[in-house]
Amino acid sequence: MEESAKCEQVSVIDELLLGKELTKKLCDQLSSSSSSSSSCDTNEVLIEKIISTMEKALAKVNCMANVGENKAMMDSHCSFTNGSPKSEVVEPEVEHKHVSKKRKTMPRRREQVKVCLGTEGNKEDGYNWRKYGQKDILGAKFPRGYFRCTYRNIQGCLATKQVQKSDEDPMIYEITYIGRHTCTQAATVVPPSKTKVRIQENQHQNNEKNQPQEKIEQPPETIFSFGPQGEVKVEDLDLDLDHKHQIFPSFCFSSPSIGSENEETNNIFSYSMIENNLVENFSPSFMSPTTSESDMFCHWESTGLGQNVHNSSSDITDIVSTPTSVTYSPIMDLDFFLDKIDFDIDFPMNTRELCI
DNA sequence: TCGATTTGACCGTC
DNA sequence: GACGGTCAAATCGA
Repeated sequence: MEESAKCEQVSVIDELLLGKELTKKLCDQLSSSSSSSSSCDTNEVLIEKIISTMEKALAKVNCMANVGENKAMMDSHCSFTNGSPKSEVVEPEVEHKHVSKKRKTMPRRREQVKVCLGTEGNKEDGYNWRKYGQKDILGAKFPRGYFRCTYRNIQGCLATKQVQKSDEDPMIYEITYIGRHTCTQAATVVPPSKTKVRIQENQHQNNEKNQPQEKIEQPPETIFSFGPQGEVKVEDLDLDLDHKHQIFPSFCFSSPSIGSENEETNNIFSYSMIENNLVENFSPSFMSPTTSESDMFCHWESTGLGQNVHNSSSDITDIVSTPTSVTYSPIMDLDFFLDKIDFDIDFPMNTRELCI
């Protein structure tokens, strides 16, 4: 078991190193022939390869995460009967003697992101969500929708999210994720690898009452519009220390060179990629808590093809300067991971509008 | 008929 | 007591 995990770990690193090589290659190509139209196809191919490589690596991490997570779940107080989880996954410190309407005081982690997307959200991030409530919030123009994982009852997945239309820009939804997916979706959801397309207003309205049963062959391409500086705001709003910074513990990308004058087009992100891979995989519950209280952002400007991945080693250093003391993880030793991979890649040109 | 959504009520936290 | 999160009965739609 440990041996295979090690093997997987090396495999993931190989994939990422390949990605790095390809990115460098692309980098060289861009700087040498930025105006050449013939190189555009090659660039796209390279980008596709890079994305593919990253996805493979992430998929492997995902797989390993699930193995680890399942183990963690088995080790914890979550009990199963006849192969299916109890309808209520009991937190170690919280005993539910009976089903109560009371708000659960489970430790929760929140990822608050601003998402410019076309739906309020049932499947736009690749997961199946079921709306279970809506509430008018004081001071907010629009009501907040409450969603939970469709597989909550079946698989005991406690992931929930809150979706609220932004007061400033009704096109923007502020989505707060609470908890992680423990259902099979977490393993099967594959981030889209194609170009992200900005969802327009009419589409938005069409999807306003997006039904979960709606058939979507591929998760709709969605776009992140991050915070004011383009950051994915990872906020531990009421998270206890044990769960702080389990989100993006050390896998951060930065794009400080990008201005924010055009936030909606600049700060876009492969939503599914974060949600399904980075967030899900790099925030395992069994990871030991980090010691840092400082903010950690994941800056990754992308149009979905991973363009504009501007990551200098100094950026990484700046962001990951706080100890990311992942002491042990069944997934991988992230310190080791970062030792092997140095993202000293500088794109010579702004490619953020590529292929939109 | 079944599953998803709506909505009023309940309850914990501040 | 106000507010926010959740529950569950009622309702809706396929």
